[in-house]
Parts: sequence; C-alpha cells; structure tokens
Amino acid sequence: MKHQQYNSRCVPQSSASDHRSAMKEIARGQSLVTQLRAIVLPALQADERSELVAHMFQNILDCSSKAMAELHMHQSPCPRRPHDDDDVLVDDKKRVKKISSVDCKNEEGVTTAKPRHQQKRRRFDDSVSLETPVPHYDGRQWRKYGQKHINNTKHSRSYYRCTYRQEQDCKATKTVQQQDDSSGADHTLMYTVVYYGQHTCKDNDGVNSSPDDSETNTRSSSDSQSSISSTCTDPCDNQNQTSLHDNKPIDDKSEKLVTKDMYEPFDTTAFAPLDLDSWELDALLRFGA
DNA sequence: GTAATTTGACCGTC
DNA sequence: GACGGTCAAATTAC
Repeated sequence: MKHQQYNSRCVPQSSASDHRSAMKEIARGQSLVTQLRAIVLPALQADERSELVAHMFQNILDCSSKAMAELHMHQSPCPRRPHDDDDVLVDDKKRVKKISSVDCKNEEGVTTAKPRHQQKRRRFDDSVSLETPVPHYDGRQWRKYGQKHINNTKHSRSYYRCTYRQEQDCKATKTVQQQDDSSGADHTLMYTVVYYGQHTCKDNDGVNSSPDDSETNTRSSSDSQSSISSTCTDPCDNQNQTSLHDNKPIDDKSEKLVTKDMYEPFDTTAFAPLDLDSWELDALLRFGA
C-alpha cells in the first residue's frame, strides 16, 4: 500500500527503513481516520457534539501529522534506493527524482525570479499522499485548474489549488488520481491524493493551518477532511461525474442548515447531511460496510 | 453576471 | 522528444 511520499533525505540504512515503516503506518492511520470521519461527521446532527467530534478528529490527525513531520526531520539527505519506490506513493516515478531548484541564480549569484512556470516539477519532499475513497472530503476549498492524462494510467489526474490562492497567496495544491486497480473485488474506488505545499490561507472553515504549522499539519487538515462535493471529473469516471464545484456546499439547504459559527473548525460541507454524490456515497457505504 | 471547470497550448525538466 | 505542471480562453453552471 502506497501512502507516504518521502523526501530525498535519508538516514542510516536500518533507521531509514524504520522511519519509512513508521511513516507508512502513520499515513495509513491518517487515511483510515480520514475515511472514518467522512462517514461519521455527515451523519452527526449539527450540535455541540458534532463539533467536539470534529475537533477530536482534527486533533488525531494533527498528532499523526506532527509525528510524520518529526520523522521527516530525522531523515538525512541522500538518494533513495530504487526499489524503495515500491512503498512510496507516487505513480509517477519521475517525481522521486530530485526536483529542480526553485530559484535561478545568475552569474552574480543573484536570484532571478522566473515570471512563469517556476517549478514544473514539484518538490518531492514537500508532498504527502493518501489513498482514500473520498478524495474531495478534506474540508479545504480547492479550485481545479487542470486535468491531464498521465502515462501508463487509466485515469487522468486532476490538479487543484487552494481557492484562496489569489486573495491570500496560499500555495497549497493537490492532485487527485483514481487508482488503476481501484475497482477490485469490493469495487471500492480508491484515489491517490497528493498534497503539495501548505495552506497559508485563513480558510473560512477555521481549520486554518497557521504559517508555522508543519506541512504535514496542513496536510492533516487537507487530507483529513475532504469535501463532500465532488470534483471527480475524470472523463474516464463518467459514473463519478457530478458537481463541478469542489467543496461548495452540497446544496442550498445544507448551506442554510449549517451555519458557519456552528462549525467553526471545519468547512461546512464537512457537516453537510448525507447528500453525497453517488460515487462518494457509494465509496462511503462500501467502506463502511 | 459571476464563478468554477474544461481543455488545448505552453513551458520546464528529464 | 516525452512528459508533467500550469496557464488562460472558452465553456458551463449557478
């Protein structure tokens, strides 16, 4: 099971292996908590208890995120062995390679900013991935800005950036890709969600990740909650095609029912009644079954 | 009318 | 040259 992307730093052989194993387990736990929350929260009534439950979920995810960050920090820089990729997330092995520097320096060593396309290959060590049947239920507001077919994959990859990118210069992005083998025996659709960067925005949901939050912390709020509204718009996923508005309220009713004040810690969509898009509902039911 | 998504093109990296 | 990430005009949804 591929869960966590590791940065290119490494530690002594055995230690690195231990770290990877630990990180894998933590990521797995995060994924499970995420999925559990996706099931529990929408089913809860809008009262103080649901808020408490939401807080508790968030705390759990924050803890694991911090643990993940700690493990990250204890890894030292050196290349990974090729077959380590087996337990690394990413379908795209090229990403494992060193990502180019963000800044370009001229002869005087002065950093020159590129006006556009500064970073075609993302920093691999600045990402966290999850496998989840509910890739959009993460409580953050994302805007889709691209979709691409990726080589050797059945389904195209969707690219999202934080809705508040412009207003608040939030650099967080994520990619969502349905796994090729996601329709296994139990027919559960699984998606690989990779989060890049951290939310610097003060998200409306109040779960904001402060600038000093670890990247994984951001991710915890990101990968942990996913919006119930669907943005699964892969052409290949016709059965999944539903709302095009990621993280928008499920419907007007739910938007009216759940006030912002009531659900400060999370995006209101995270508490929307079970009015899920069919594919999400299917995923939740299957997972919950 | 506004906002979000789609999609082809562009660009950087490998 | 292939590939992946992003841009931005066109399209669609609300």
